Amino acid sequence: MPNFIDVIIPVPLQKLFTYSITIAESDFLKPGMRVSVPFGKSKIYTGIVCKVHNTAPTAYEAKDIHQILDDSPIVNEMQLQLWQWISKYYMCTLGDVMRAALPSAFILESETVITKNTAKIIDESILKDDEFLVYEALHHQSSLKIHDISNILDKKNVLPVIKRLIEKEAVSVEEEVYEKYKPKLVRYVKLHTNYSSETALKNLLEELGRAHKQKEVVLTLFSISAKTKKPVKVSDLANESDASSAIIKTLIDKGILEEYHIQTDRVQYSGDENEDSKQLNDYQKTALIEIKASFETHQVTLLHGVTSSGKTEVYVKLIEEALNNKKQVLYLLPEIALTTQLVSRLQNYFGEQVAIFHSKYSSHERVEVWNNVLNNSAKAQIVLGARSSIFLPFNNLGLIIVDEEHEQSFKQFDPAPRYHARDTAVVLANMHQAKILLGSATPSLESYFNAKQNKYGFVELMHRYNDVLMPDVELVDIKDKLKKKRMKGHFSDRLIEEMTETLKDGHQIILFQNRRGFSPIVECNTCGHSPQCPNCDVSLTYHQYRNQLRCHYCGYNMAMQQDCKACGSQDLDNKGFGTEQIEEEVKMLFPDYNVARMDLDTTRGKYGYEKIITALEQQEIDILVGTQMLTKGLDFRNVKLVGIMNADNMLNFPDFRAHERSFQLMLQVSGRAGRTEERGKVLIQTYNPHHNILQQVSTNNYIDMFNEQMNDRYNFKYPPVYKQIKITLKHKDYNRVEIASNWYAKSLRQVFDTNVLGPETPPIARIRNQFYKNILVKIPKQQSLSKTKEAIIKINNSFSSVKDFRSVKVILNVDNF
DNA sequence: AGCACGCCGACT
DNA sequence: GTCGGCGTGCTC
Repeated sequence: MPNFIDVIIPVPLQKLFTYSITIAESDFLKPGMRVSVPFGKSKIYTGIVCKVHNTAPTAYEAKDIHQILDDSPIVNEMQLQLWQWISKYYMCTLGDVMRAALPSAFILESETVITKNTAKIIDESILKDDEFLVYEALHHQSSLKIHDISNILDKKNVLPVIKRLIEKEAVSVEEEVYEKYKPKLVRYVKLHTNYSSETALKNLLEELGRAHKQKEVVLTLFSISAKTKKPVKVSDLANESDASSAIIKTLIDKGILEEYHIQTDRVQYSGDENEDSKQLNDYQKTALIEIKASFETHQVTLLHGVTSSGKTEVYVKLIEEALNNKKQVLYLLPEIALTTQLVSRLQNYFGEQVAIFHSKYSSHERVEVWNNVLNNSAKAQIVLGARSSIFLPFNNLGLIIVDEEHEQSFKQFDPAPRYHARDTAVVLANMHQAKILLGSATPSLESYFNAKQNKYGFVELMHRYNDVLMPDVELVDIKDKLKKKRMKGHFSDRLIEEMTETLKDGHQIILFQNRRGFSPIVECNTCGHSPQCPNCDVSLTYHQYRNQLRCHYCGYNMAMQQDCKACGSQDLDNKGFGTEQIEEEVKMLFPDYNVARMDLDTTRGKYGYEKIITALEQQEIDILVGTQMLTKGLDFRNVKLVGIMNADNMLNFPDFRAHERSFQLMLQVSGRAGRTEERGKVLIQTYNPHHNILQQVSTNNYIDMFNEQMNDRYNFKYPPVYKQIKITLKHKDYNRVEIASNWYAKSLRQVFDTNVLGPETPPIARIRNQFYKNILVKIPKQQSLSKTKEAIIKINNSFSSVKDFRSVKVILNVDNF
């Protein structure tokens, strides 16, 4: 009977692909194993087995697989289910999910290798110049890769040259698949301790009497270890006993042999002995009891705890409990918060059981964490990770904590899958029947809404640790200050006063400058021209540290201009102000103090961020100027004053969440002030001190903010009241997107009527020479989400069958906020 | 997404 | 005359 497997291939195609396998392979292959398969004319891809079956495809003949890459599944059934869910919910292909889910080292790539055809002697005179160059090179090197050849010939399209060489039978090509991940560990085996006694051993050998090969392996193991008196490598044992790794694997699985590693992991925690977790105060205790009670009735619980209320200690208690129940724990954090104190705090409590997973780890390190989770190893009972850690192969998950739940960085925007890690974590928890706690000082409206609807449980922790007072927030009207000439650059007299006072007392200051939508651009004072990016519809931004003009969207850069390109005037001005300008001004105002800056530029590199944080902790820095990065769970004892340079540019951001975001951001930044006995101070400079959000920030009134914002969301049909899907179209030809997006929107309107917005041109209409158009579909609560998506897919399909539109790229973004 | 096939303009 | 541009179609 023919046997087949359905394979997920990491290409953005909706289908699974069916390959034929042998009977032997069908016994061995299980869903979740990797195979390498030929795909298309000449490529070999790594795929994941999704299903083993014996239904032959009708319309075509299945190809054979190329190779099996694993002894046992590296992806479990629950993950495959989760992948399916993501692919369906976020409207992307399984291949997209696979690419995001697996550490890149698991996805082997084929590379074409070119070798000289030794069987035939070639008359070199029949070769053209570039063909000869390649042929020549093969005299010195036995094989070449495509990449090498394009280097030799100094052009990118070398395939025709290779093709001609093949035709002349001068060279031959092969696809070579190579394993990217080289484990640092060497596998060793020993007899399981169960069989260390004489009698147990005798019984074992009798038991194995029939299984000759296995018995032989065990005996070989004895003889090797007797000879060398050293640990026995799996590879040595396999060679010596002439046994396949599958046999040894069977013995390990049976518990007769024990597998172990002698060398250390790449990622290793070498800290002190574990500390005991801290005693909770009464408020924390109450919160803990309430959370546990809430878990009785709700899988998801939202913890609203003000900054500095000691949420982490509560998490620690919950984690301890989950560990005692022998369950795995996933602790999700925004990427940036992973490099901070919190990590070391958890390591202090839980030591080696904590595994960390985030983007700054190398591919090899990620594979190690993956394997540790897969094997339910003691080293990965708690995974501390950024959004992609929801893809780890948990098999026994008991608790998920999503810290800083409101953070937008949990949502992936750019490549598909455009998933939200918090929402996906809820689904993941459900599959494992695990509990999930969302924690924040400023919960997202959608989570708070869900809690209010009793969809989530809800617990509050409204007292700061040690009863420290919430900081005193003062609003400074800079319009008024300007009128009265009390501004020095971007600093009001009030801010300077407070800063002087704070520094005199030996305390530290944080100045916050929101970067979003606000960059330092260069403008000619004579004609008003400012240098534009040639590929995108944006002004270039000025970067002082390299004296450069750069584009944030495509990376285009040029040297700073000396004179205006439009009129030749030399009178150029830096408009706007970023962190660099603020830093300069602070240095002028307070020349005797140490000023540092924290933004994308200064935190590049693996430890850039930590360096600044440490310097601040050690009080080497008196004043820190920074962007949003400052908000993420940092705990600085000595910071007493926080200055928000300009609240307006975040409030006026054209986005329905601008107000919610501003509130969250300002409250989070304010939370950095005065975390010990002394009450902190926050100064917010604004043109509009009567703005409701600013009033709500200054009184720390989340409920007011929530009610007011929800009102807007109801009125304007925004999430969480309505769901939404954003459809983006892009193409290099402006007219083409224009026509295509109109067609698309019209088709959508036939189904969804007034719940379709657009097409509209985004604020930045062109990026990397591609023109953009957006269409928004709003989905009322009672409308079926899956039906909506089906309808959109149908429209999308008829869209791409119009041949003029085929080259227009369509991006579907579900929950695009 | 890649990648090959196929059909039209600018060069040796 | 060829090289190489990118429109079109397919991948088990």
